Amino acid sequence: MGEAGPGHELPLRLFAAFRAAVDAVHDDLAAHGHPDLRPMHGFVFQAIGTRGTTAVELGARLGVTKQAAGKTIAALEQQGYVERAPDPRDARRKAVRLTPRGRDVLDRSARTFARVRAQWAEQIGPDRLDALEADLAALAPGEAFRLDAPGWFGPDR
Amino acid sequence: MGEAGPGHELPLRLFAAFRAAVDAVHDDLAAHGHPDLRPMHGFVFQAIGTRGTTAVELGARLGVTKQAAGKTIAALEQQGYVERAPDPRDARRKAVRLTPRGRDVLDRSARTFARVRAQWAEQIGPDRLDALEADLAALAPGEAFRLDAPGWFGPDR
DNA sequence: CCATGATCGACAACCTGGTTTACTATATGG
DNA sequence: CCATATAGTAAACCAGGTTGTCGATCATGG
Repeated sequence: MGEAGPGHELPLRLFAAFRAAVDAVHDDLAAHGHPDLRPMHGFVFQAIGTRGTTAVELGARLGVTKQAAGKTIAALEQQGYVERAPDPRDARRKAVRLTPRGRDVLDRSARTFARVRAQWAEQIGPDRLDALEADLAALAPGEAFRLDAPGWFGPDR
Repeated sequence: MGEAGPGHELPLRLFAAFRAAVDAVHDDLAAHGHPDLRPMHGFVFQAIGTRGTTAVELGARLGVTKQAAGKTIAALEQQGYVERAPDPRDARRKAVRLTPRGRDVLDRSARTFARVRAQWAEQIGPDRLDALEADLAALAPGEAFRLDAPGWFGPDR
């Protein structure tokens, strides 16, 4: 018990599991018409969501400046994942919404994450998986929907 | 039970816990003479280790090209974290070793990770924490010491 | 009703950490 | 002894961040 081993093993295992799930998603995406998406883009698509957003709001969600968010939006628009339309109620704003192609990414991601979860439940048992999730929630409370990984990683702050 | 919620919640919780541990380490480092280190550098220092390395080997461990590893080494040398010496047995090689300042980063990181682990054990109980670690090892087997996060994140492959 | 200030999106210049391509110097094996 | 492989370096480029600036458009208090 408590065979702690080197202290960094647990964090690395947390990261490895996260990464395994994300890799499963991107393997599926690459095999179905979205070969150029990187792990980082997962956060971006989640942050845009089915309801759409704006550059400022996206920047806040991703933890980056609005300029960086604007560049990301322009790139995704170029690739046909999002479209921009003027906001009729505020001429300064431009609404950013997922195209059908963009929504396909979100749908596929959700399905693959669910598939991974089911597979994990098979491997360690649903009860253990629920316990794992509950314990994680206790250790990093409330932070479930923080999507600001792009700003967290990366050189600047 | 098994209230799965949206499928991406579990991966995000894994990442949030990983991030909480890494943030604790970098808060401590920033407070003790290493304010400019980013989360990414943690992987670099682990990959160099107390035994030293070379540019090619470091690149392999981090999952980047030897050129990128060389740039990273040059930057860390500039900041006094590593030093380079010619390898007497192979004039092509340059041995890269941590300076005392670099070893301080490794030592502090290990201590803080251990402290975080102890705190987590208090919060959910040592038995639950051991179970969590064992389950994670089952879900992402063998991948405990993969340090190639820099290459995994980031634009190119 | 309008002047002032806040907000949204864009542009430019720059930084960091990647990549590819190309090169030199040194080992190594047939 | 030479052909090939390997270690490190360098140049040009790219992606995704940053700051600073700006024009256009709200929103508000006098």
